[in-house]
Amino acid sequence: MPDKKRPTIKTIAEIAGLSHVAVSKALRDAPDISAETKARVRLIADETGYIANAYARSLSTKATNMIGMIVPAVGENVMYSAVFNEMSALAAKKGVSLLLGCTGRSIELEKQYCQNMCENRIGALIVSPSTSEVSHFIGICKDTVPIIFLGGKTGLEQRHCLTMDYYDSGVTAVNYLNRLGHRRIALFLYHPDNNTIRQKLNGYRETMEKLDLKPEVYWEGDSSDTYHAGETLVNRLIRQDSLPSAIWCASDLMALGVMEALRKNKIRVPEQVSVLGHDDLFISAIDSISLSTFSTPAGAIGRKLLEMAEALMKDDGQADTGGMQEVFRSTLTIRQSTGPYIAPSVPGDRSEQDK
Amino acid sequence: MPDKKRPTIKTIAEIAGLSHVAVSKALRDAPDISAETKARVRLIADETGYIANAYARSLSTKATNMIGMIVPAVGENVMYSAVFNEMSALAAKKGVSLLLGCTGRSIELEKQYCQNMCENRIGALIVSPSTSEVSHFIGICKDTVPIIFLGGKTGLEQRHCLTMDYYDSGVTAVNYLNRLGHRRIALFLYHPDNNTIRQKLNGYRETMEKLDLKPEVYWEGDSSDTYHAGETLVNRLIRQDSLPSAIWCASDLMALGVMEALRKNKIRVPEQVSVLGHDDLFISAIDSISLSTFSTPAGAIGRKLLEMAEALMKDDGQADTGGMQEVFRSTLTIRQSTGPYIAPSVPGDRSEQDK
DNA sequence: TTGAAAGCGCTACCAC
DNA sequence: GTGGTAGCGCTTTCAA
Repeated sequence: MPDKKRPTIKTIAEIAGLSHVAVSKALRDAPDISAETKARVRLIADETGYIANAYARSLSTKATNMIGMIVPAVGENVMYSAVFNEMSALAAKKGVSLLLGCTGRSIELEKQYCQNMCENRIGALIVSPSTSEVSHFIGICKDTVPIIFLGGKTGLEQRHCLTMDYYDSGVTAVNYLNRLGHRRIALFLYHPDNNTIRQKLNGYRETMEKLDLKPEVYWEGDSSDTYHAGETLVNRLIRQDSLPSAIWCASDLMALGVMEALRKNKIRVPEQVSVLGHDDLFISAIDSISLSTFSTPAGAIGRKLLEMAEALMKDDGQADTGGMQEVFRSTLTIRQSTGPYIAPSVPGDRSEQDK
Repeated sequence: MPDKKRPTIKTIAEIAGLSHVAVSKALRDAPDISAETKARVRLIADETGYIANAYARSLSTKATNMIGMIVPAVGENVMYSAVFNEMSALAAKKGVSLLLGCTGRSIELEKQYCQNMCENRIGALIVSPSTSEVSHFIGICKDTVPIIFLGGKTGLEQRHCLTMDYYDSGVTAVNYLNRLGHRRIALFLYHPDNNTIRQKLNGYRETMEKLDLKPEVYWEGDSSDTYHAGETLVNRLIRQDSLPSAIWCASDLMALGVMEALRKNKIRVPEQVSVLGHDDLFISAIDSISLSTFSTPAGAIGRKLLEMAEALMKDDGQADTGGMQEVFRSTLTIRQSTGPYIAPSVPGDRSEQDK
């Protein structure tokens, strides 16, 4: 209980010889208070170290300036960090505070956070659920706290949501590699076979077929160790002497495994095999790796999320015209791991135009 | 304003035919309410979707269940994420909510967050300041909100703090490498020459001297691109034909640059040169990198921070016996990039005991 | 231009 | 066991 000796508007009122109401008005710059009174009040407020009590204010106005966010985790290899960084700064400037909770994919914690945040009267909740089962969130928030669902576990069936279009990544990946002259373009995937993976697969497959190319899809390992999965697949294909000229990996980590396996086998990237990733880990940008990949527009997502949350907070759930749904696409980031197709055993063709 | 139609204790009281006071007590499991009344009240609360209003409660009790945390950023390559993940889950279970703010090292934002959080009556503030200038935090929090300073910008001059002992890292690094038989152990540093770097340097230098070894310290580049700094230093030392047998780098990224440069020069790690890092990036654990390094005990730090914050919240700033100060050490994580010293040009000595 | 009264949802205190 | 009263710090409404 640190609220030990904070001055209140009454403290200020007493010093200024005014009523607490006048002080309240003065501090909020109400039009019906004289300039000099305002100045005097503000001076005293500064001197006494007055800080408004948001609880009392919210109780009275029924407004809130808090937004909750629940995600599996922030940290390495997870895009929520970048999204949060962006939201945080923007929100602060508007006087909005962000409550953040990391669940580690525990449903129990999801409930707990949701409950705690609702008790703190958040104006909106942004949640990236662990599973597609989200009834506990809805049950707690009822129709008093609007929820924005984030990420691939849920889709457009949720009233307010922001999702990624990985189908588009598939289309873009194939078209890009094909434009470089590649015809054997493989797709490396890992389990589990979820929404996200499925979208990439569909985008890839349909585009390959549209281009009259034969899809080559390889599954290996699971999400806990995609690096090894990538290595394993490359080694297997080398043994079978059927290495494609381009490989698109569902994750950067998998692509790193692929590049490492190729390197160990003295196969040059991108001259002999082009490698394309997905996620844009910070390590991927390092010179000696320089992995072409798909980047998530985290900044834009953060800005949009905040915008949606603010709209819903103000909206009172009334004027709300049928839900807010946003779909973002990853953008292709071209580095040194992809290059034009160079037919094998055609010596002299060393035009290394890594366009 | 989403607080549209939340039931309050009065709503429940009306339905139950009780006073709102009785309901309040029943929900808090007060001893002077009959079991059946409690059951009935709780049932109605569930049915109506009652959720307590933390604002009203705090206003009345003057207690708070919110902790604020201000850090430069969460995300890849930053330890705050792991610390926050840990704190978040623990706090949730105790009904404590965490406000998080990322400053991007902007002083303006630091002030803004601090102000917003104090308005929200946090019980304690944990802050990792951008610079050693922290008077704005103290000015806003006064002596009503206890502050725990985190990280290397501030030291034990702050009443409550949690810092890292990088001097110890230096001692451990040198002793470890020396025990492997290395005598030429170099230290690679980058600018700026701050607290953190200085601690590593001192620990390194003093231990080297204690062992009668000659310190070899190389500075290069700055914190924005330590990877290249590492590459540059290796290439320079190779040109000068004075590569040491062991290199300790102030960051993992720098060590990755070192390893890459060594690889390009066909110098084997760890047989010819042992490389030791600092930070334990997630990429460092990958098989093909397998960098020996120092890991930050993020989980333990998170737990301790929460414990400190809770103690300070309850403490009312009274019983407070002279500040809480904690110092953590990084732990040595041994992987494949370090090995016993092998004297050069002694053929046949291929005993690759990567102990 | 200023202020008195009422109330936001909850809890503490004391009387019944 | 139960409930009335008062008050937390602030805003809103309306009267002065």
